[in-house]
Amino acid sequence: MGSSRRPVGRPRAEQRPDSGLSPRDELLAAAAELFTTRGYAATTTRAVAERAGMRQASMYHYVSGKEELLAALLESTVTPSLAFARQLLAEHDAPAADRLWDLCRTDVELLCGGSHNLGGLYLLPEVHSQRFAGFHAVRAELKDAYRQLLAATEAGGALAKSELDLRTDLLFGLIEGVILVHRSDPERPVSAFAEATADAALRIAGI
Amino acid sequence: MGSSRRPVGRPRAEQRPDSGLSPRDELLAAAAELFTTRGYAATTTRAVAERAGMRQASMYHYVSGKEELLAALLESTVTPSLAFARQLLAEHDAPAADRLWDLCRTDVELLCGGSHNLGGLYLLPEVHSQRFAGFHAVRAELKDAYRQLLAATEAGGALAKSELDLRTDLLFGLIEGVILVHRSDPERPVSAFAEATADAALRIAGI
DNA sequence: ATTATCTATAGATCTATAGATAATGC
DNA sequence: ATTATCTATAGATCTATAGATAATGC
Repeated sequence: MGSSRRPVGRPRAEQRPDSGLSPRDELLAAAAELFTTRGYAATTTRAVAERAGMRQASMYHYVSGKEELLAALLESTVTPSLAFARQLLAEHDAPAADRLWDLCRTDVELLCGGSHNLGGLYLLPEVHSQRFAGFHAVRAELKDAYRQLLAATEAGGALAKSELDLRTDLLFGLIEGVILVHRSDPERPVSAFAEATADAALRIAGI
Repeated sequence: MGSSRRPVGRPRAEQRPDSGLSPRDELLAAAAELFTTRGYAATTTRAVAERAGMRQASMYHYVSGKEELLAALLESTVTPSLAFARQLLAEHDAPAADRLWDLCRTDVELLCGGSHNLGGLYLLPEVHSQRFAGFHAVRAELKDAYRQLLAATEAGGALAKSELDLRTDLLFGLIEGVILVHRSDPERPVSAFAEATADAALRIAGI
């Protein structure tokens, strides 16, 4: 035992060492890299498939097309943040400012942390399209968690609605914009950077 | 006099009221809007030409292709900032922190001010390509002006080189990232927003 | 029999050129 | 004659499907 059997199905045209990922995950990883570096529209299905080690047509065995890949990647960037945000919202005893700081720090780590610059996907213009409504929904929920935590702080409680909206936009924009800074020097250690950004974010939000 | 003669050359297939812009500028304006909203690769030469009021092939009378349009637009976003930065660098008498604040504010106004969201071009992945070396050169010069002004401040003068680089990245990243905030609410009055961002930028840079 | 892949390709683009055309200028 | 535009299209893609093929499973 231990000797891995050859898998079912016709062998691939070009064999490669086993990455450990499922074919679908290999496609997602390939798409993540190509979409963020070259852009979504500029990336062909052939480029994605070939980088994942299969021929262009074989991709359609796993996904319906490029669009499904982008949709899946986008949601995968928000889902962990959102889970953490929900958890923080429920911790009524802890000071809101501390929880907001924690959310900022964690978000920066998640956005800048992954092996590929997944956060960079947010910058693609195509993402605004209505076709990614699922992503927009979870992202809106995350932004609302920022708003709620901000409103629960001492400084935030005193704000009028329009003022609270502006602060939320600034805060959320700074966190998402951090990708640009990360991009300019991807070697920088993420964890200290995330804490510094969380500090800055709270200062910008007036806390 | 006063009655405008018909222009030389075959008339356009679809006539439109005179915009006052030259055909090349109409192409640039059309490209600016389409590139920022749909992305560069997703925008076809037909879409640009048609929006500028001419047929696809006629575009080639004015530009060599899409690439020239993006290159021209990119440089046009940095050139005014750079001119202002050079001027500030020469004003040795004014405090460096004040000059840096001024540069930040002006940059935000320029990035968010124009009729189309030209600053959004920075976010396109294609822009990283070496083909836009001209843009990268002027952008690097602008970033260096930020670095010089930062180093000339009281707080900045004490920094080690690596620390100065980090602060410069943060500062410059925040300014460019402001486009994301602007995008989330384009109706917000730019001038107060620019001042608030300049305040925040200097705080982030540790001044 | 089932599965994962392959090769081949139809149909739909999109770019950039060739060559025609409809104006003014002289 | 010069100019700005047009129409038409060759050549180069790119996507998504059809159908063949080479494995394992039973």
